[in-house]
Amino acid sequence: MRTESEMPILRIDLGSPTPVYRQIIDSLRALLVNGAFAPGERLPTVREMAIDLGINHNTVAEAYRLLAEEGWLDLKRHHGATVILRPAQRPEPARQEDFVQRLGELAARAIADGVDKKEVAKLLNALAENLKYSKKETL
Amino acid sequence: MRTESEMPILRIDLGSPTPVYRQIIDSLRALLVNGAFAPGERLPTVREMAIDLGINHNTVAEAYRLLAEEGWLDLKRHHGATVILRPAQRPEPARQEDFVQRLGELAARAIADGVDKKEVAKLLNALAENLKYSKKETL
DNA sequence: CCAGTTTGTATATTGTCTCCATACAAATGA
DNA sequence: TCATTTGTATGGAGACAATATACAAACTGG
Repeated sequence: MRTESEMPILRIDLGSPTPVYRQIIDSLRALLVNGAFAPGERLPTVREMAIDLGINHNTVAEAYRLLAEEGWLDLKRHHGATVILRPAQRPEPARQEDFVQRLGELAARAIADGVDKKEVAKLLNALAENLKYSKKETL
Repeated sequence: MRTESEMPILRIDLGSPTPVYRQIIDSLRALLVNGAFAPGERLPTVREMAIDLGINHNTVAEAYRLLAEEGWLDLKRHHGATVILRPAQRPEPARQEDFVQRLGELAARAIADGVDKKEVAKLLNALAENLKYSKKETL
């Protein structure tokens, strides 16, 4: 198949307080965790992605570099960014506490912005359900 | 009662990429949404809070100012920051989409950091449960 | 009523960060 | 071979975060 890219893989928001290269990292990491890319598959080149997003290619390169540091990508010159099988991380309890904290803050902001509490609860449950039925290892 | 502050109300992480004043906003907003403060109650002064956190008082002031803009606080000089009853916001659909996006990214990062998917799901459900049984209006 | 203290605010400065333009180096492939 | 395609390195402009310092106004104890 492959209807070859009409739409950018991800969307970024210039004018957000969170820097663009971090938005790219966060979006791509989510896709990677969800197994949107098979190991061995290649991401768009830094320049392709940059043009898609309307930004400088160095910004994309920075994102790829950090994702490579996290163990998601293999970056060899002229071979693009190749998705690799990532070894499971050793669970640190601090990470979990951090998640709980940020999760609370995120939900609070949604509620503060007018999203109904029940709606937020529903969305949380929906994601939880997705996780339960996802493959054991998409890392 | 009032065992008058042995511990800061909130904890911040210098060295985090997210700026301190934003950490303060996020933490306080979460507390406010959860009804940790009654309307009319006063937050610590900017200087008290600043000393607690080991930062400059202007940084705290900036956080209070933005929270006041969001409608959480009434800032009159020499009266401290008074928590006020905040009118419910008109729900914008964009806010909800944004929440879903960020929620997915947050969960992905936790999983990437080694937190078990089932554990993440459990934490999501736990928060959802809390929301269901919380007061209809803590805003 | 007064003087000192306590409060939030305003201003200027310093250092860091983000993003970019530009140039570079190395592998590809026609 | 040699032009193109790749990721990388470097330097700089502008924005941003956090601070030090000074200010203005209301409270407080006498």
